[in-house]
Amino acid sequence: MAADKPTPGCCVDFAFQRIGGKYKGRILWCIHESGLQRYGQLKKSISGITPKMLTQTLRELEQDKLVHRQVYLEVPPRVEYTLTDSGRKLIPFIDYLKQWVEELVEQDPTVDLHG
Amino acid sequence: MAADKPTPGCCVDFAFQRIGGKYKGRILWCIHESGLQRYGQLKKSISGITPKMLTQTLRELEQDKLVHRQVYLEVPPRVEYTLTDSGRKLIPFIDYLKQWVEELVEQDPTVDLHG
DNA sequence: CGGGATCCCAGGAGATACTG
DNA sequence: CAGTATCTCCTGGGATCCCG
Repeated sequence: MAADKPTPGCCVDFAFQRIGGKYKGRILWCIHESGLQRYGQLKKSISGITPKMLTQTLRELEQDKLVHRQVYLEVPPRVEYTLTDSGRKLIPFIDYLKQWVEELVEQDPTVDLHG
Repeated sequence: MAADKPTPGCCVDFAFQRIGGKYKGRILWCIHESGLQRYGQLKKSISGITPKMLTQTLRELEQDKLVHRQVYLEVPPRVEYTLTDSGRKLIPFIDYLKQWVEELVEQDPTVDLHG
């Protein structure tokens, strides 16, 4: 038990660096929930995302070991993205966030989700 | 029962807009956990934040009704920030995130929290 | 199909100085 | 003590075109 515990603020900061990007939450959620795991499907279901951003964000998620990238050597090429164990552990928390927003909307239907 | 349910992706996106800022998580956590509610105390305990960013972020949190700002008309001036009900509901989730990072560090002590 | 390369810009964030 | 006001810089992210 060598390691001294990191400070809470530090952890919160770190967590947001990992999942705070513009699309990271949505991508993780999308891979998990809809079972859409292929690049093209993700692109279609995440409205507004450009191929560059999708690729770039997936690469970051892969480096951070939240997402696993499986390439199948076929023609036409096929690539599938799945959550790692670590990534899967984030799902309950994204789910919590989602419920939080749904509550907000119920209590005040005037909130603009796209503002 | 008029409102149709917003899409999940939409909610996740919205949630991250509200809490995804560079310091929002840390500020919420700090107000909650350490009981540090005054501007100067927050500034001291959130390392690296500038007065501009602290003020600006607190204002956004106030507008989004996650934080309540109480001004006391005294000399010297005193202002206290507290979590609203809505803001308080985010604490479990930030806590969850914090634990997620602590687990990461335990499993791989080489991760650089400040990278 | 699943990307990569390049160019470009708004606005997020820092540094510094000042104020009621 | 609790902020404001500028000024500036950097980079996250968009648009567009191209590739194996």
